[in-house]
Amino acid sequence: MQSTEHAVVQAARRCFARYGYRKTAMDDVARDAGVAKGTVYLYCANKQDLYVRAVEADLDAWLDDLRGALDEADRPATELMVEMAVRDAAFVERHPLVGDLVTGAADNYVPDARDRLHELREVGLAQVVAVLRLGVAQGCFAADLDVEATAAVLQQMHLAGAVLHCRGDLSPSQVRRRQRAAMTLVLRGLAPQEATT
Amino acid sequence: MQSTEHAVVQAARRCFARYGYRKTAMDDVARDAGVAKGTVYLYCANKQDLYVRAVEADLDAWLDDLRGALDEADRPATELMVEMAVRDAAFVERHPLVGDLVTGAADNYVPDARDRLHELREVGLAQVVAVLRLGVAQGCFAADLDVEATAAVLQQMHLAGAVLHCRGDLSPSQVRRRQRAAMTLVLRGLAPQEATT
Amino acid sequence: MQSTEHAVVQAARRCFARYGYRKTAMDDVARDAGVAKGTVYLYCANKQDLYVRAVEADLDAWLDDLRGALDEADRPATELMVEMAVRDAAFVERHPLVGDLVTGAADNYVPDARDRLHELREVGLAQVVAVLRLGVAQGCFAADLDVEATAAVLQQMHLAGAVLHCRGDLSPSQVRRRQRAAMTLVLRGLAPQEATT
Amino acid sequence: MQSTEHAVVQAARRCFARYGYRKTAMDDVARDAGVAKGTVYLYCANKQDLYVRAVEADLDAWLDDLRGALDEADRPATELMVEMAVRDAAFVERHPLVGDLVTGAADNYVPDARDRLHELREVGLAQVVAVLRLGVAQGCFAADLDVEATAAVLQQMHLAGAVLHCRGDLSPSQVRRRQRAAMTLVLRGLAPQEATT
DNA sequence: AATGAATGAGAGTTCATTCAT
DNA sequence: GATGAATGAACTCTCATTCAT
Repeated sequence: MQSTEHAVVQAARRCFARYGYRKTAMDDVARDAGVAKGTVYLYCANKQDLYVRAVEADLDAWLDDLRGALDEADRPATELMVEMAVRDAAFVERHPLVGDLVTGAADNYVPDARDRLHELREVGLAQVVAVLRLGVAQGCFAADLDVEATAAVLQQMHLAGAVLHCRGDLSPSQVRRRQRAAMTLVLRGLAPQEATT
Repeated sequence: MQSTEHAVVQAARRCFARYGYRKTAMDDVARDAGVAKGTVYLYCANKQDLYVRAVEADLDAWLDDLRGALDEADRPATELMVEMAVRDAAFVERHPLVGDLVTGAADNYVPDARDRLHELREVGLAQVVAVLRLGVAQGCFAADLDVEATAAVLQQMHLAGAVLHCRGDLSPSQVRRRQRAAMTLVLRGLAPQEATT
Repeated sequence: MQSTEHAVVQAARRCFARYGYRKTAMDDVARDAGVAKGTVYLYCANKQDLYVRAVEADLDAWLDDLRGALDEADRPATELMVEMAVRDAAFVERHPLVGDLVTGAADNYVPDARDRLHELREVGLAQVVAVLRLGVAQGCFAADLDVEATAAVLQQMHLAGAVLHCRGDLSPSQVRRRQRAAMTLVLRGLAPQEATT
Repeated sequence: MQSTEHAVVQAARRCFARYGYRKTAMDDVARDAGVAKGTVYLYCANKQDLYVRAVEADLDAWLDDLRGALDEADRPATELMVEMAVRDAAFVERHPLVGDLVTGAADNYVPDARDRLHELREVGLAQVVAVLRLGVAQGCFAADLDVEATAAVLQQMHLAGAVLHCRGDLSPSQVRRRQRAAMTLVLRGLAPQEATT
């Protein structure tokens, strides 16, 4: 069955998420997938390759998660923004690989795949850009936004808090409080300015 | 002489900053410090401990860097905010350990020292809290700010861009563009709101 | 069809010749033969066995190559000697397995098949012995030759140069020069001695 | 003590000689040297490097062995030739690495060090060239010898038989018989020719 | 007869840590 | 205090062989 490949990649997603790149041994992945060590190498060229595959799978899942929520284009962008932030945070808590991708940590682990990771980042970013554009069109975001750059900043913010939470450093209530603070800051910051700057 | 200890910690700061935690070998530190490998272990219990020491030293340097700039309390908080952001970014580019501390990457490397790292983060955060409080008192920031939570969010934003820059993924001009976008967002977001939310 | 077996052995000859015993993977043989890995094991017990089969096939081809040239028994043995040397060298350059057999390298790879390899060597040696005997009968080689032992020595010499050439260490012109030196040495050494020694 | 390095190289010589390059595990060398696996790597960069070191040590020992015997320049070159052949054969029986060097097998194991091995071969060859030159000067070898090429051929012959013996294929008496045949062939072949070619 | 996914022992190499000097 | 040789567990990756289909 071709589901062994799926099992290996799933195991890789779990292990890399739990232990991080360096502390994950190929043995761990094999054990988690319920196969022998050699079997893992039937489905990846090496550890770096396996990591990239895991990140890709995580990113796909992330995009699926977002697409469902953002498709209804008639909702106000501010609402979408909030929803996206909440979903991003929730997703990254359970899929830290996406966090590693966005924060750039992944580049450290897999220097050979920088270009591929860069592409993946662009894919993830497109979602945020879309919402920003929508908001500008709807008039609920400032017209003079640098949408690409702002999108990158927002993505960082959405994910950073969740990553910290994963790391076990913050209590859930602190995380929520920060997310609220971030949302307030962002929505006010995005809003059209009446008078000066 | 007790300056050997200083040399070891300085070497650790340099090595961890350049190569990251995992790729830094104790050999590297010893060589950089100009001492034998065994000597390093006279001044630290193990690699994790040495890393924490290096982070502490970096944090001290950071605080020194900030204090000089923020002491003049009569300047408007918005100005201080910008200055702090610029300084933070510049500092982190040359001292990635502070970035690892704030983003939580350090927690991954040194799980046993989580509490100590948490303390250090609090110390770093106090600076931002102070500026926010000042801005609220001056009336140039919104009165209803959750200062602690917002400070944490801002710190993340300041550092994230610089960290990415270090990772080599972004061109300097892209980094600057993002930083501008972030500053615009933040200053607008912090400003007192006239009417709505 | 039984030609699958033939295809496997042919593939083995090519692979072992190109990469050597150790660097040849059973995968390589299977791919070269255009069959699945498991199929290879239908026609050999294991890698060592396959290697012996390949050597046997190479030896057969070698004997065929020689027989055509040496059958005309009325030519002088010195001429046959030269022709044999030239043919041996040319053959081994393209079929290194024969070289491995004669130099004994094969014994290292396949310790379990020593006896079989020894038999194969004897078969190859018979050709040289025949030419030496003919030369003695014709009076163009010394009558006191130890034909068996001398044949072995000559075979080594014929092949050694070619093997080295395959290894890529020597330029073709150097190889030819050595072969000329060897032939001169041998023909003088085989000639009947007029007086002493 | 610096004799650990010596112990490691000695162990490498023994192991590579006994098991060959591929079948020798770094573990074997460590065990034979009575040190831990990691210790071996203090004295060599990797397995290939260790092999070259072992070959160099064997070659040094070989040259020492020869120098003692060949220094007395007033002996006839034919005598020296015989002595050298006997010594070479005896030496290679106990030090197969020299055999691997001369036959070119070593080049296969350590493709990265081809140039170094080529140098080593030249060093070994110089001995034979010297004896041939002496013989030509003394008039007991033919004046028209291509000394360099002939030296290479002779070296091959000296060692080939011994290598085969090591491989366990030949009985000692057969080896001696072949060596006698080779010597006869060589001495007759080297002798000045009265009349024809 | 033929397949090829799966296996798992074993290889080379690294590096944090120790300890006799 | 300072040294650096020695350690050995841990890691990534290979490949001959098997067996259910």
